[in-house]
Amino acid sequence: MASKIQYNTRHREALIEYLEQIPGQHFTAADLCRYFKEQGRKIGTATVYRQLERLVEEGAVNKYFIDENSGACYEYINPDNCCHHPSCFHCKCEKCGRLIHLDCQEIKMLSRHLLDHHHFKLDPMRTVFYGTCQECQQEAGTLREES
Amino acid sequence: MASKIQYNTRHREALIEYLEQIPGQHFTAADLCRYFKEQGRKIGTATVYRQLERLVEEGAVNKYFIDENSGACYEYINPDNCCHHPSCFHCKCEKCGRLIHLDCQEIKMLSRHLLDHHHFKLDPMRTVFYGTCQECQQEAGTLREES
DNA sequence: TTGCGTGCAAAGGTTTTGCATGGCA
DNA sequence: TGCCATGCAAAACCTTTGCACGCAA
Repeated sequence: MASKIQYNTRHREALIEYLEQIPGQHFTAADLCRYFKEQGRKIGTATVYRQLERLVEEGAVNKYFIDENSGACYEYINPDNCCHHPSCFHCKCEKCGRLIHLDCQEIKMLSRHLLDHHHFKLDPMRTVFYGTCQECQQEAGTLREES
Repeated sequence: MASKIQYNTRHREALIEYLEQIPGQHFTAADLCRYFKEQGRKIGTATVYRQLERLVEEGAVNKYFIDENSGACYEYINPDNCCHHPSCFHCKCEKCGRLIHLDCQEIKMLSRHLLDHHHFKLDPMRTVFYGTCQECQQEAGTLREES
């Protein structure tokens, strides 16, 4: 699989160190660049993308396409907290953009069903359930429109 | 809402006529441009995007973000056949990239569970299930690696 | 005749790539 | 010392926008 030996550079460590502070939060590549620039530690755009790609491959970071106009969205997965077991999955609110973590056996039932009946092996880590969160449902119920 | 009076132009009709031939298939804006160019009927890129946007608003077309590198993915919804009911959803194989349509009641159970227990209103149209398709599972089982 | 639709080109944004240099192991 | 990682800039790509003209109603 991974035949290439990979190094741990300072940038990489700084990146991971920061990501560990914001588990579950979603961010774009541009966000990271901006953050490190503000911290006085400029990391090149290409480097950020390359490290993110690597982290996604390693499974430490998830990659989503949520906001159509602001590119890919990433999220660090806290290994102590979440997402290393198959009953964890993510819901993304289309209205407010909130990312909701759920830990629920129901997903395993769906997973099993997909495998048994449709021969599709679900990857709950990568899958994002889109929909509307509770608060946005309520808002939509009361106020019809905003602007 | 739609205060603007909208016209039915020849391009628009040609577009819809073509889309009606490929219900459930997914395509990109570039695909459409290419198709019409090959047919000797060139439609400008901007026009394709503008019409697609309109069709999405009208609910005749769904818009997805599946392939990270090839932009948004659209799909015409055959009102007689598929995808206007909540038991249709999509699976995307992470290995081969195949997009699989499923029409199955199981998704409704999950949908109901999410709403009842987690107050999250699932949007099956927008949600894409990532995982591994049958063939790619078999390949992974026999040959360990390819390259 | 009115005003939306279109084409073209340019601009906007995100992501990738090439290449010389820097840094890890 | 061998390779991988980085930075920079350029390129590639998708998508949107401005403007003059065409065309539907």
